[in-house]
Amino acid sequence: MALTEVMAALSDPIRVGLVRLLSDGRERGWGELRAPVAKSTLSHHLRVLRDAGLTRTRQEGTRCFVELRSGDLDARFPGLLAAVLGAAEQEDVGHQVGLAASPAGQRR
Amino acid sequence: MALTEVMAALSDPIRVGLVRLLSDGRERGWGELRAPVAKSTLSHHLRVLRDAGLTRTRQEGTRCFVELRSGDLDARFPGLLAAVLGAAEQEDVGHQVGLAASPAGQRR
DNA sequence: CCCTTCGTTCGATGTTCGTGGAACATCGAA
DNA sequence: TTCGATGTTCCACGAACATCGAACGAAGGG
Repeated sequence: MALTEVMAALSDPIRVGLVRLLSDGRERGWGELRAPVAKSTLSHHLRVLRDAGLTRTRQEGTRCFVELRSGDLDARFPGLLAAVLGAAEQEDVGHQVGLAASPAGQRR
Repeated sequence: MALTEVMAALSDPIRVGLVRLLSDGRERGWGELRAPVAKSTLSHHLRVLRDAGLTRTRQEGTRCFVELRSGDLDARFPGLLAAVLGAAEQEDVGHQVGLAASPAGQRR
Protein backbone atom coordinates (compact mmCIF):
# COMPACT_ATOMS: atom_id res chain seq x y z
CA MET A 1 0.00 0.00 0.00
CA ALA A 2 2.31 2.69 -1.29
CA LEU A 3 1.57 6.40 -1.23
CA THR A 4 2.31 7.17 -4.85
CA GLU A 5 0.26 4.23 -6.07
CA VAL A 6 -2.70 5.31 -3.99
CA MET A 7 -2.42 8.84 -5.31
CA ALA A 8 -2.15 7.56 -8.88
CA ALA A 9 -5.19 5.37 -8.33
CA LEU A 10 -7.14 8.40 -7.17
CA SER A 11 -6.09 10.55 -10.10
CA ASP A 12 -8.78 9.18 -12.42
CA PRO A 13 -12.38 10.44 -12.19
CA ILE A 14 -13.91 7.03 -12.75
CA ARG A 15 -11.88 5.44 -9.99
CA VAL A 16 -12.74 8.31 -7.66
CA GLY A 17 -16.36 7.72 -8.55
CA LEU A 18 -16.02 4.06 -7.62
CA VAL A 19 -14.45 4.99 -4.32
CA ARG A 20 -17.27 7.43 -3.66
CA LEU A 21 -19.77 4.72 -4.43
CA LEU A 22 -18.14 2.31 -2.04
CA SER A 23 -17.54 4.88 0.67
CA ASP A 24 -20.68 3.89 2.55
CA GLY A 25 -18.89 0.71 3.54
CA ARG A 26 -21.35 -1.55 1.75
CA GLU A 27 -20.08 -4.33 -0.39
CA ARG A 28 -21.14 -4.02 -4.01
CA GLY A 29 -21.52 -6.53 -6.79
CA TRP A 30 -19.54 -6.06 -9.97
CA GLY A 31 -22.72 -6.07 -12.03
CA GLU A 32 -24.19 -3.33 -9.90
CA LEU A 33 -21.53 -0.88 -10.95
CA ARG A 34 -22.40 1.45 -13.79
CA ALA A 35 -19.72 3.45 -15.53
CA PRO A 36 -19.51 4.88 -19.06
CA VAL A 37 -16.71 2.54 -20.10
CA ALA A 38 -16.41 -0.92 -21.58
CA LYS A 39 -16.36 -3.77 -19.12
CA SER A 40 -12.72 -4.49 -19.86
CA THR A 41 -11.90 -0.93 -18.92
CA LEU A 42 -13.96 -1.17 -15.75
CA SER A 43 -12.13 -4.37 -14.90
CA HIS A 44 -8.88 -2.51 -15.40
CA HIS A 45 -9.91 0.32 -13.06
CA LEU A 46 -10.99 -2.13 -10.40
CA ARG A 47 -7.66 -3.88 -10.72
CA VAL A 48 -5.79 -0.61 -10.23
CA LEU A 49 -7.82 0.12 -7.11
CA ARG A 50 -7.24 -3.37 -5.81
CA ASP A 51 -3.50 -3.33 -6.56
CA ALA A 52 -3.18 0.01 -4.80
CA GLY A 53 -4.81 -1.56 -1.78
CA LEU A 54 -7.89 0.64 -1.84
CA THR A 55 -10.40 -2.14 -2.33
CA ARG A 56 -10.83 -5.79 -1.59
CA THR A 57 -12.49 -8.29 -3.90
CA ARG A 58 -14.39 -11.36 -2.90
CA GLN A 59 -15.31 -14.02 -5.39
CA GLU A 60 -18.51 -15.99 -4.97
CA GLY A 61 -19.25 -18.50 -7.62
CA THR A 62 -19.28 -16.74 -10.95
CA ARG A 63 -19.69 -13.23 -9.64
CA CYS A 64 -17.56 -11.09 -7.38
CA PHE A 65 -18.03 -8.30 -4.90
CA VAL A 66 -15.99 -5.20 -4.22
CA GLU A 67 -15.50 -3.45 -0.93
CA LEU A 68 -13.62 -0.32 0.10
CA ARG A 69 -10.90 -0.92 2.67
CA SER A 70 -11.78 2.21 4.64
CA GLY A 71 -10.27 0.92 7.86
CA ASP A 72 -6.89 -0.06 6.49
CA LEU A 73 -6.83 3.11 4.44
CA ASP A 74 -7.55 5.33 7.39
CA ALA A 75 -4.94 3.54 9.46
CA ARG A 76 -2.30 4.10 6.82
CA PHE A 77 -3.29 7.58 5.70
CA PRO A 78 -5.28 9.21 8.50
CA GLY A 79 -7.63 11.80 7.07
CA LEU A 80 -6.86 11.14 3.44
CA LEU A 81 -10.05 9.33 2.55
CA ALA A 82 -12.19 11.97 4.20
CA ALA A 83 -10.33 14.72 2.39
CA VAL A 84 -10.72 13.02 -0.97
CA LEU A 85 -14.39 12.24 -0.46
CA GLY A 86 -15.11 15.78 0.62
CA ALA A 87 -13.38 17.33 -2.36
CA ALA A 88 -14.88 14.77 -4.72
CA GLU A 89 -18.35 15.67 -3.55
CA GLN A 90 -17.72 19.39 -3.94
CA GLU A 91 -16.47 18.99 -7.50
CA ASP A 92 -18.79 16.06 -8.15
CA VAL A 93 -15.88 14.01 -9.42
CA GLY A 94 -16.93 10.63 -10.73
CA HIS A 95 -20.57 11.55 -11.03
CA GLN A 96 -20.80 9.31 -14.06
CA VAL A 97 -20.32 6.29 -11.87
CA GLY A 98 -23.48 4.89 -10.39
CA LEU A 99 -25.40 1.81 -9.38
CA ALA A 100 -27.76 -0.37 -11.35
CA ALA A 101 -31.35 -0.30 -10.26
CA SER A 102 -31.24 -3.91 -9.15
CA PRO A 103 -29.71 -4.44 -5.72
CA ALA A 104 -27.34 -7.17 -6.82
CA GLY A 105 -28.73 -10.64 -6.33
CA GLN A 106 -32.04 -9.74 -7.82
CA ARG A 107 -33.35 -11.71 -10.78
CA ARG A 108 -34.22 -9.64 -13.79
CA MET B 1 -7.33 23.44 -8.02
CA ALA B 2 -8.95 20.16 -9.05
CA LEU B 3 -8.84 16.97 -7.02
CA THR B 4 -7.65 14.63 -9.75
CA GLU B 5 -4.90 17.01 -10.81
CA VAL B 6 -3.66 17.33 -7.25
CA MET B 7 -3.65 13.55 -6.87
CA ALA B 8 -1.82 13.15 -10.17
CA ALA B 9 0.74 15.73 -9.10
CA LEU B 10 1.36 13.77 -5.90
CA SER B 11 1.76 10.46 -7.69
CA ASP B 12 5.40 11.05 -8.55
CA PRO B 13 8.12 10.50 -5.95
CA ILE B 14 10.16 13.52 -6.97
CA ARG B 15 7.19 15.84 -6.71
CA VAL B 16 6.30 14.38 -3.33
CA GLY B 17 9.89 15.02 -2.30
CA LEU B 18 9.59 18.62 -3.37
CA VAL B 19 6.39 19.01 -1.39
CA ARG B 20 8.07 17.47 1.64
CA LEU B 21 10.93 19.89 1.26
CA LEU B 22 8.62 22.85 1.11
CA SER B 23 6.34 21.64 3.86
CA ASP B 24 8.08 23.73 6.50
CA GLY B 25 6.49 26.77 4.92
CA ARG B 26 9.81 28.33 3.96
CA GLU B 27 10.23 29.77 0.53
CA ARG B 28 13.03 28.09 -1.40
CA GLY B 29 15.16 29.21 -4.29
CA TRP B 30 15.12 27.18 -7.49
CA GLY B 31 18.87 26.72 -7.31
CA GLU B 32 18.62 25.36 -3.80
CA LEU B 33 16.63 22.37 -4.95
CA ARG B 34 18.56 19.19 -5.54
CA ALA B 35 16.99 16.29 -7.41
CA PRO B 36 18.50 13.48 -9.49
CA VAL B 37 17.05 14.79 -12.74
CA ALA B 38 18.07 17.25 -15.41
CA LYS B 39 17.09 20.84 -14.81
CA SER B 40 14.58 20.73 -17.62
CA THR B 41 12.89 17.80 -15.89
CA LEU B 42 12.92 19.61 -12.58
CA SER B 43 11.38 22.60 -14.29
CA HIS B 44 8.67 20.32 -15.62
CA HIS B 45 7.89 18.88 -12.18
CA LEU B 46 7.70 22.34 -10.67
CA ARG B 47 5.33 23.34 -13.43
CA VAL B 48 3.07 20.37 -12.69
CA LEU B 49 3.00 21.30 -9.02
CA ARG B 50 2.27 24.91 -9.86
CA ASP B 51 -0.44 24.05 -12.39
CA ALA B 52 -2.10 21.78 -9.86
CA GLY B 53 -2.16 24.70 -7.44
CA LEU B 54 0.17 23.11 -4.92
CA THR B 55 2.89 25.71 -5.12
CA ARG B 56 3.35 29.37 -5.91
CA THR B 57 6.29 30.83 -7.78
CA ARG B 58 7.74 34.25 -7.34
CA GLN B 59 10.21 35.72 -9.78
CA GLU B 60 12.90 38.07 -8.64
CA GLY B 61 15.30 39.27 -11.24
CA THR B 62 16.85 36.27 -12.89
CA ARG B 63 16.05 33.74 -10.19
CA CYS B 64 12.78 32.55 -8.78
CA PHE B 65 11.45 31.15 -5.53
CA VAL B 66 8.98 28.39 -4.81
CA GLU B 67 6.57 28.14 -1.93
CA LEU B 68 4.05 25.55 -0.85
CA ARG B 69 0.48 26.81 -0.67
CA SER B 70 -0.25 24.98 2.55
CA GLY B 71 -3.03 27.31 3.56
CA ASP B 72 -5.02 27.16 0.34
CA LEU B 73 -4.39 23.45 0.17
CA ASP B 74 -5.66 22.80 3.64
CA ALA B 75 -8.70 24.95 3.02
CA ARG B 76 -9.59 23.01 -0.10
CA PHE B 77 -8.62 19.53 1.10
CA PRO B 78 -8.65 19.53 4.89
CA GLY B 79 -6.27 16.92 6.22
CA LEU B 80 -4.88 15.83 2.86
CA LEU B 81 -1.51 17.50 3.14
CA ALA B 82 -0.94 16.11 6.61
CA ALA B 83 -1.89 12.62 5.48
CA VAL B 84 0.43 12.78 2.51
CA LEU B 85 3.34 14.17 4.50
CA GLY B 86 2.91 11.56 7.19
CA ALA B 87 2.83 8.67 4.74
CA ALA B 88 5.68 10.14 2.72
CA GLU B 89 7.83 10.31 5.81
CA GLN B 90 7.03 6.73 6.79
CA GLU B 91 7.93 5.42 3.36
CA ASP B 92 10.61 8.06 2.85
CA VAL B 93 9.12 8.96 -0.49
CA GLY B 94 11.15 11.54 -2.36
CA HIS B 95 14.22 11.08 -0.22
CA GLN B 96 16.33 11.80 -3.28
CA VAL B 97 15.17 15.40 -3.22
CA GLY B 98 17.20 17.69 -1.03
CA LEU B 99 18.66 21.11 -0.58
CA ALA B 100 21.98 22.50 -1.67
CA ALA B 101 24.40 23.32 1.08
CA SER B 102 24.24 27.02 0.35
CA PRO B 103 21.29 28.79 1.95
CA ALA B 104 20.19 30.55 -1.20
CA GLY B 105 21.62 34.02 -1.46
CA GLN B 106 25.13 32.83 -0.79
CA ARG B 107 27.83 33.54 -3.34
CA ARG B 108 29.64 30.59 -4.86
C1' DC C 1 29.15 44.95 -25.45
C1' DC C 2 30.20 40.35 -24.29
C1' DC C 3 29.64 36.72 -21.24
C1' DT C 4 27.77 34.15 -17.55
C1' DT C 5 23.91 32.64 -14.88
C1' DC C 6 19.23 31.12 -14.42
C1' DG C 7 15.16 28.99 -15.60
C1' DT C 8 11.89 27.97 -19.43
C1' DT C 9 10.78 26.01 -23.78
C1' DC C 10 11.48 22.91 -27.57
C1' DG C 11 12.02 18.64 -29.97
C1' DA C 12 12.87 13.72 -29.39
C1' DT C 13 12.43 9.28 -27.18
C1' DG C 14 10.81 5.54 -24.57
C1' DT C 15 7.29 4.33 -21.21
C1' DT C 16 2.94 4.22 -19.01
C1' DC C 17 -2.00 4.89 -19.13
C1' DG C 18 -6.96 4.77 -20.56
C1' DT C 19 -9.67 2.66 -23.75
C1' DG C 20 -12.28 -0.85 -26.40
C1' DG C 21 -12.98 -5.25 -28.76
C1' DA C 22 -12.15 -10.10 -28.95
C1' DA C 23 -10.95 -14.30 -26.87
C1' DC C 24 -10.86 -16.92 -22.81
C1' DA C 25 -12.02 -19.19 -18.20
C1' DT C 26 -15.30 -20.21 -14.82
C1' DC C 27 -19.55 -21.34 -12.96
C1' DG C 28 -24.62 -22.20 -12.73
C1' DA C 29 -28.66 -23.54 -15.20
C1' DA C 30 -31.22 -26.05 -18.57
C1' DT D 1 -23.04 -31.50 -22.11
C1' DT D 2 -24.47 -27.35 -23.97
C1' DC D 3 -25.64 -22.75 -23.19
C1' DG D 4 -25.58 -18.14 -21.14
C1' DA D 5 -23.79 -15.01 -17.81
C1' DT D 6 -19.80 -13.02 -15.56
C1' DG D 7 -15.21 -11.13 -15.18
C1' DT D 8 -10.45 -11.44 -16.58
C1' DT D 9 -6.82 -11.34 -19.92
C1' DC D 10 -4.76 -10.24 -24.33
C1' DC D 11 -3.77 -7.13 -27.98
C1' DA D 12 -3.70 -2.88 -30.18
C1' DC D 13 -4.01 2.10 -30.52
C1' DG D 14 -3.69 7.03 -29.40
C1' DA D 15 -2.75 10.23 -25.71
C1' DA D 16 -0.23 11.65 -21.90
C1' DC D 17 3.94 11.45 -19.25
C1' DA D 18 8.97 11.44 -17.57
C1' DT D 19 13.21 12.26 -19.23
C1' DC D 20 17.13 14.40 -21.50
C1' DG D 21 20.02 17.67 -24.28
C1' DA D 22 20.03 21.78 -26.80
C1' DA D 23 18.48 26.12 -27.83
C1' DC D 24 16.48 30.16 -26.15
C1' DG D 25 15.40 34.62 -23.62
C1' DA D 26 15.95 37.54 -19.65
C1' DA D 27 18.93 39.82 -16.17
C1' DG D 28 23.07 41.18 -14.28
C1' DG D 29 28.32 41.67 -14.05
C1' DG D 30 32.72 42.40 -16.16
